[in-house]
Amino acid sequence: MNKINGGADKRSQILNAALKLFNSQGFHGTSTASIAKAAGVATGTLFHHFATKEALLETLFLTVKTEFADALGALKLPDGELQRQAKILWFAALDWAIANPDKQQFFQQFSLSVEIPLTLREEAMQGILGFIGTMINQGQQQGVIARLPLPLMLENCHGQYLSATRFFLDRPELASDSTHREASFQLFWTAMRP
Amino acid sequence: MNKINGGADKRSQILNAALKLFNSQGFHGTSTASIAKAAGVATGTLFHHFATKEALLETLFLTVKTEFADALGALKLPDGELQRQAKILWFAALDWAIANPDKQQFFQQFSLSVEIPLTLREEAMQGILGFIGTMINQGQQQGVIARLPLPLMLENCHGQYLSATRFFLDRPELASDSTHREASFQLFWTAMRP
Amino acid sequence: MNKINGGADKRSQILNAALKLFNSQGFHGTSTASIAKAAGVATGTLFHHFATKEALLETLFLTVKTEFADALGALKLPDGELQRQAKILWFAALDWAIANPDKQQFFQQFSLSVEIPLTLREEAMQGILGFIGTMINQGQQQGVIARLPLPLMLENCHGQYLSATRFFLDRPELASDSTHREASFQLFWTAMRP
Amino acid sequence: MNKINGGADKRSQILNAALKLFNSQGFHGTSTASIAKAAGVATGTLFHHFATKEALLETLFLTVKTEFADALGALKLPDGELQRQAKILWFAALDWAIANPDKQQFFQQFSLSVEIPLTLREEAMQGILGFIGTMINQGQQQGVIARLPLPLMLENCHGQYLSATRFFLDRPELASDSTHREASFQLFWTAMRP
DNA sequence: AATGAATGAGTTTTCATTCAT
DNA sequence: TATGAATGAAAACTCATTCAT
Repeated sequence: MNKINGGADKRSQILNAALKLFNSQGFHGTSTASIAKAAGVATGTLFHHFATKEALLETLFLTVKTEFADALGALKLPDGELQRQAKILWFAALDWAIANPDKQQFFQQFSLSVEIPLTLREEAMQGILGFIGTMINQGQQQGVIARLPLPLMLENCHGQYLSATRFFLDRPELASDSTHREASFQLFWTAMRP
Repeated sequence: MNKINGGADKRSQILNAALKLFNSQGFHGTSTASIAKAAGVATGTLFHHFATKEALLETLFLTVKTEFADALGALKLPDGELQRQAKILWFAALDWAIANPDKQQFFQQFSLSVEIPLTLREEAMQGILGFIGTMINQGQQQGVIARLPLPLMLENCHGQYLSATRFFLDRPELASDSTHREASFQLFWTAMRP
Repeated sequence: MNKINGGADKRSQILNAALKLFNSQGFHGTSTASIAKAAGVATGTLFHHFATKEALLETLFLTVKTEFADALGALKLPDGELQRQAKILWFAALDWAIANPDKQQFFQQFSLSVEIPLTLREEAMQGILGFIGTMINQGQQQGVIARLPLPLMLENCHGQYLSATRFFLDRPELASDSTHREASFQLFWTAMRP
Repeated sequence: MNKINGGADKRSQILNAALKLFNSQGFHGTSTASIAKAAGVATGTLFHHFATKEALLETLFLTVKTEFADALGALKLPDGELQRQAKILWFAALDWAIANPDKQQFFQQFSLSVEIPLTLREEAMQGILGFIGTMINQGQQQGVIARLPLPLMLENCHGQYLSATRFFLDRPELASDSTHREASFQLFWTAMRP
């Protein structure tokens, strides 16, 4: 029966409501009652699906992370020049963020926050940055990327991505402006030049 | 009486305790009672010095911001090459972060957080990044910095600084390793190259 | 189908699970959900068989009481000396308690508890102690039992039984030690001596 | 200021209210809100004085136990016949129960209940029955008490006391009837006769 | 200025019970 | 008969804030 209403079952209604409220009011600033209300379910229903408020947050984090990873994982990167591959990746990540502003904002808030257990955060970083690490290594062997300490470069990539998406999230009207888009990639890529 | 003991009066004891607790448990995760306890004062005392918990947070934010700005403002930048000036500035900022890990972590958590009223955050950004803006302008006229949109570059500078300090805060043993220090500046500076 | 498997139908599975959980966690401390889980049925099933949680408790109480009464009622008491009859009865009651520790513990907890409606409790006492009352009367006429107020003696018998079973339930290894068994009867019987 | 109103400070008002409500509705059946209301304080006040509802129960238990022990401990037992000493003790205990029906009923409910941690219960038993143990030992050496296993006798004494007080609590009009009072002691003492 | 007992609205969570399947 | 997702009232407990001392 529920299948009729587009898959928006109570569980995902709760996740959606939580995503928006956590973004606008923070984790502790959002009451479970308000999440349930926004999701259009009873308070008990929330706890039927998620053992605790923390568990809800973690599920949300994992869901968003997985969606993002899947979006990038589905990409077909052409053989050839590393810079072209990196550009495709960068724009794909940027476009995902622009297309999913709520999820991106959630990431901005929680990917570095104390609210998420350290292990979860590190796992997420690993999953996403692991791939970047391989690219950097290749680039260094090809001589197109500076030979700087890898962990520092990874943290830098993460920071660049966060600041670029922050920029576009705050100015949605520039999201499709090619000057700014190109500039964001240039900053990212040039930083690693030898 | 208290004035004798080097300024460790109850007010600053409260600020110090709040700094550490907000860092480790977040704003909402920290109760005023626990701050008072950690500060070694009665709960009522906290409210003698700060009208509300929010006011305490804002005072803390402004205090930390001012300290940081003062540290950089006191710097004597030599005439000459812009890159040299930028490097001095970068290392000064890095060293302040390393010397004040609690304050820097506080900044990491709250400079982008919903907990701090937007106006306060923007004001802080202005104060710190305004100066950088002038430097970038100069660099562009001299042809040593790429002519990319300024707001994007500022956001990028902020992001670079946050990721660099995050890196060194997580690895205090590298704080005085010159390879890593130089590398962090290289990433920052190279990004803006034409 | 289930009728084949020796009466272990869902209804009695629920009663069995409730017995153990009420014993270990008390009535209010045990949730209907946990009873259903322990019984291996769905939460809804519990309410098919028992209108409310209270009704389940009362059914359990009556079931246990009936089993106990039946066990003693089936006894064939020999004619002759009252003390011999009393001893047979005492040991039978003791043995029932030892053979059914869960049910006995349930009795310990609920035969005096507020959770069970007063009328039910009194009814149960009546059923069990009524018989004892007759014996005491006989004994008094024969001059082998002291002529003390009957209600006090009945309460005393009940108390003696409870403390004796408590003793053996806490020390199962003594359940078949004849010294202790005899001693328990001696305390019980001697108390009523003229 | 509070000293004026007879020492009924908020903390003891809460203890008094809890005593009555736990008696009539059981531990789990009594909400902390109702205790606070009955005590005439705010809900927060209850938790200011007692960390948890369990802690309140334990404090109450210890308080009542201590009062009882003090009442008996203050007794001056005359030298001489053991039975006379026992009688004085028995009546003192009985009178305390009659004079403090709420506290005694509380004891009836909780001295054997799962709600009170085992260690606390055992400690309480030790404190009260330890003294009885010594008396029984003496009596056995003098040949006036049967040589039955001590633990069984102690459990029996406890049971006798509980049933006697239950009897008088249910029938306050008999509390000063000397026939019943004497009978209760006779049952208690005779039980242990050789 | 400093204290800490007191407050009560608000929080997370539990749970007996219902009902569509 | 059996299921288990859904409910919402009620529970224990927290906490920013006040105020008499």
